[in-house]
Amino acid sequence: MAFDMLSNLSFPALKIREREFGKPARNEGRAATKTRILAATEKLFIVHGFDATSLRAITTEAGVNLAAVNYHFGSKEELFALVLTNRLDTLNLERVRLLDALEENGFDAVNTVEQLIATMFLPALRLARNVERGGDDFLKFLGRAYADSSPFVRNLLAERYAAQNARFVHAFAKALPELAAQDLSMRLHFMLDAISSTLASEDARKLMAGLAATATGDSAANEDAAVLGHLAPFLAGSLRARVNQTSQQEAIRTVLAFA
Amino acid sequence: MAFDMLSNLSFPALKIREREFGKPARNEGRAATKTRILAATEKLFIVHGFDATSLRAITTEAGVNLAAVNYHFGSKEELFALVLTNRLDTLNLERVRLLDALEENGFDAVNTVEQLIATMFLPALRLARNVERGGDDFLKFLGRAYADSSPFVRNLLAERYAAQNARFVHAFAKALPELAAQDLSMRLHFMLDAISSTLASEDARKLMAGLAATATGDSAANEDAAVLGHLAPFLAGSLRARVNQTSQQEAIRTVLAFA
DNA sequence: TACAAAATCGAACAATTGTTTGAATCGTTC
DNA sequence: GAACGATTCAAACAATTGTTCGATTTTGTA
Repeated sequence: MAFDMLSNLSFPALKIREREFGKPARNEGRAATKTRILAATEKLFIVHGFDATSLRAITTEAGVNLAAVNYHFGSKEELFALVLTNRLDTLNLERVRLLDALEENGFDAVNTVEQLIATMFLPALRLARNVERGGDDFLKFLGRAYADSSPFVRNLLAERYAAQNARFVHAFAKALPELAAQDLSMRLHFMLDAISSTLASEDARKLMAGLAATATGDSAANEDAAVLGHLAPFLAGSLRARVNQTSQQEAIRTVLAFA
Repeated sequence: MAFDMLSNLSFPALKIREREFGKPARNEGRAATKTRILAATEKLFIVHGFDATSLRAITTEAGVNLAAVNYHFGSKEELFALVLTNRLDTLNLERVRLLDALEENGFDAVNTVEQLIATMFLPALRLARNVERGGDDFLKFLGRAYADSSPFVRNLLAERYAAQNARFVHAFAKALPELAAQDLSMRLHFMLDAISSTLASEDARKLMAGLAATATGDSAANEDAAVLGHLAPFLAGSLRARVNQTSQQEAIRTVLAFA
């Protein structure tokens, strides 16, 4: 299966890891073939997704022979599984860690939803600031991964992170007891789809950079607070909106009358 | 270009059109090859999208020779352009027509946003009820089209419907003057991405059917009102949410403290 | 330095893609 | 019924895909 080699590599710190574990560590000259393939794969995946990224494009970008991919990683799917999980495992781990911490210390009574949203997105913002982990590209990568249409990527994410996702769904349900399960499911669905496709698009990320620039003072924490200050109320507003208010119903019926 | 033959066909009423215009009208026996190809294309596009739908899959589904596509439509792209625009032209026309009617008669003062949202989605709901136009499949089709990742589809939609989209952006901006252009752009972006990918997914549409079932009385108009009664307040809530409330900011900073 | 394992390389593989070709068939018109 | 254009068909085309093979080179170790 594709998961056989998932645990023995950490990218992009691959070369260091090999040295740590006293692995063969041959081929120390310049960047090792494996590392360069992984970097090229990530770069091209961000732009084109899984299906549209060919092994020839990857090996050309990496300056490496075509056969190297199958030699080092077994198959295209195993290569991409490695690239995806190395990014997303750390992200989801950090998310759940934050959720644990907040559940232990108790949520803010009136702003639980905002806090849950912050919990989901803060880890991504922080990783996006870590240059070693790809900097800005991390958000693009995240968007691509969750928006990718290939069955392989969708199944990988759904199966591997099902437990973590369920934790958050459960937490939101507890924070919004007045919302029918039906409506909550729809709204969370909306919210996550929106985030993914937005992160993947270029202009939306520039917009987020603009939000970060409105921070008072320019510490990293202030920037995160600024972005979440725009994002969380917006999303929380959608989750909390009341359904079927009579004045709204009347307004909608006016539109129906014209159609 | 792909648009050469866009104007001379109307699907699915193709056979009738040919007769109307006194076209050759040969090959009247059974369903004409063209019509069957168009139907098969639409069916497979809904499930697999543009890239993953091969001409061989289409011609097999249609029970037609492989070469028929290039003979009747010129190329794969021209075929899909025809399928896409025949659906979306009518939709966008109806949307703008509704918008015109409401702008002329004046919006509800306090619920303009809800009305604008209803204006955007009501035409889709109505077309989805028209069995001749594909019934339920129309919503799947719509979701696929706007979520498709292929450059061809994205460019087609962006270029062809740029003017209509701008009309709605402008209307929302007028209805939400207190919202910075930056925030409005982000929120509309979110909203539309969310709608598309939600329509494309199977479970979300079952959910909408569930909402429709909550209607009092079961006329078509009541069902539309029920769906919009859940959808519009939810989306309006997200568009209207206030940014940077101090209590929310405090709650978010609590989360930052744990990270 | 010599040996063996690891890694790289060019080349070819089989499968799939959209498209084109030229002959065979069908339907209409004279 | 002959002739002509429109349509259908099987077959092949060229390009691209992921993968595999065998020979060659590189590398660490004895």
